[in-house]
Amino acid sequence: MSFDPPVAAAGPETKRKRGQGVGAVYETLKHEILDLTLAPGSAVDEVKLAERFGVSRTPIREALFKLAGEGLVVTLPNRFTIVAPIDFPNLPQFFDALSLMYRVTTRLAAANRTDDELAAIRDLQQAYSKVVEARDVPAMIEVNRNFHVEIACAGKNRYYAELFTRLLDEGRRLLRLYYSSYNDTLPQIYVQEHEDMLAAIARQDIEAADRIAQAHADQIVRQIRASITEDRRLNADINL
Amino acid sequence: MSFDPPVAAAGPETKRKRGQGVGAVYETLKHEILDLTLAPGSAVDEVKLAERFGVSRTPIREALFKLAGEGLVVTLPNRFTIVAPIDFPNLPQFFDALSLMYRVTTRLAAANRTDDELAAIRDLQQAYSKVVEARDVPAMIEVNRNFHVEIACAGKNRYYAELFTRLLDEGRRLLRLYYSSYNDTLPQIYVQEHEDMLAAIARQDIEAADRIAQAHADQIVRQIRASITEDRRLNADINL
DNA sequence: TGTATATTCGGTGTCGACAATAAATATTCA
DNA sequence: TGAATATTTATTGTCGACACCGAATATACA
Repeated sequence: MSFDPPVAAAGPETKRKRGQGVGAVYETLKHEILDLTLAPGSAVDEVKLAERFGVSRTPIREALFKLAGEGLVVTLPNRFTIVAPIDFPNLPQFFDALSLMYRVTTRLAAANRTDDELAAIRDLQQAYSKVVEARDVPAMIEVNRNFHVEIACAGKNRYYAELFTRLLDEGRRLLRLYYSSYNDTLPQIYVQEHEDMLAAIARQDIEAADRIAQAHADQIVRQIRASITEDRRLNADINL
Repeated sequence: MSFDPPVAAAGPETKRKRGQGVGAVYETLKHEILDLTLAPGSAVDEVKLAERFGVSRTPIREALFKLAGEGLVVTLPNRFTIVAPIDFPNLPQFFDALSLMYRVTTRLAAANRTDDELAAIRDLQQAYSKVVEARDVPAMIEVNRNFHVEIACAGKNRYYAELFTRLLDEGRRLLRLYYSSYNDTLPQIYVQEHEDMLAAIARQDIEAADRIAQAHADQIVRQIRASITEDRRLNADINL
């Protein structure tokens, strides 16, 4: 899988080649949206973005069109473009689709992986284990996502891989929102589940891969659910 | 579901309101691509389209961006935009995803449909049965697609509905390509399968809906496969 | 003072023009 | 004549300007 291109953070002073404009704007905005650097629901001003990136409005618009196609921004005709709000009423559907894609992609990876792909997945699993040790929450969220995207790619079905990537990215925003404080036990469970998943893919055990993926999905859905509904009345008391 | 807007065929002479430009271009091009009016792989010239629609290149480009996001056109940077070719090597993956989406959306429809949605599905089924009687192949392909999209909408999961719609549209191109001559038995089978599907959704029988959807998917995959690999050596003889 | 209408204003949608790019073609030189 | 290089050509990527839209504000009227 392709990681974040270094060109992404190019400022207005940097000269860009033809055709790099849209790409850079697109990548940068995408990251900032998934990072929550750009708050869900916040307005996106074409003119300001144009100034910021040192380009005219045309490439900005095209980048926004692309983002709109992926559902990362929403365009209100003749009015605004806003960062896609997090759609809480749709969360059950989101969880349903996410779980199914976990299962299908992991199954297919077990069936179709090459040795090279297996190695790439293993590398990401090791990276994940490292950032868990380092208690680096943002990195955990990102590497976890990349781990599963890599598995989806090894499954070699681009329809599933695309949908799954979209869902994982949306999940990234949810986790960022709610999983800001480190929790001791959960990441360890994930590391173990990833190990099991990797092992099942390695020995091409499709049914085991399916079971583990299902369990992993359940675990993650439980986490997001718990995070969202977490009791935070301690803070409310202080503010009274 | 929204059907084709009548604005789609607006020519250069028609005055369009602000904001209608991109929409009209997008819809028209989308239909022509799925119709095979625009051949897969054929080049798309921004200037010619601009002249044809009586707008400047800007709205054309934005429509093309949107189409590219859906995979209906492919942009070669600095060079061409072409109508997305039909990806034959990916056909097995396509069939796999299509079958899964048939099952999932039909299951969900059985679980979540309202009475209004059921009525809408029934209407489309009747329409399908009519065009089968009339032996109108293009209409069959289109109404069939709308029937399943309606079911997907009744399932109320936009992730599945979106992917399924994309897959059905891609399937529409395949069927157009290969199913030009009317076959007597196949459409009758589909009508029956649709009836069964409708009945299962009506009585909210999830497992039956799943079974029927799976069988229906298998039937369609068989048809496309057979159409593609059909023996046409009769023509080859004549041309020798 | 409260409601209906006019005006301003921030921001988008579209346009025509120009610059950059890569393929196609012409030119040079052995 | 043939390969390497320069030139042309067709088409895209980007720009700055202007018209248009809808909300917010100001104004008029009862």
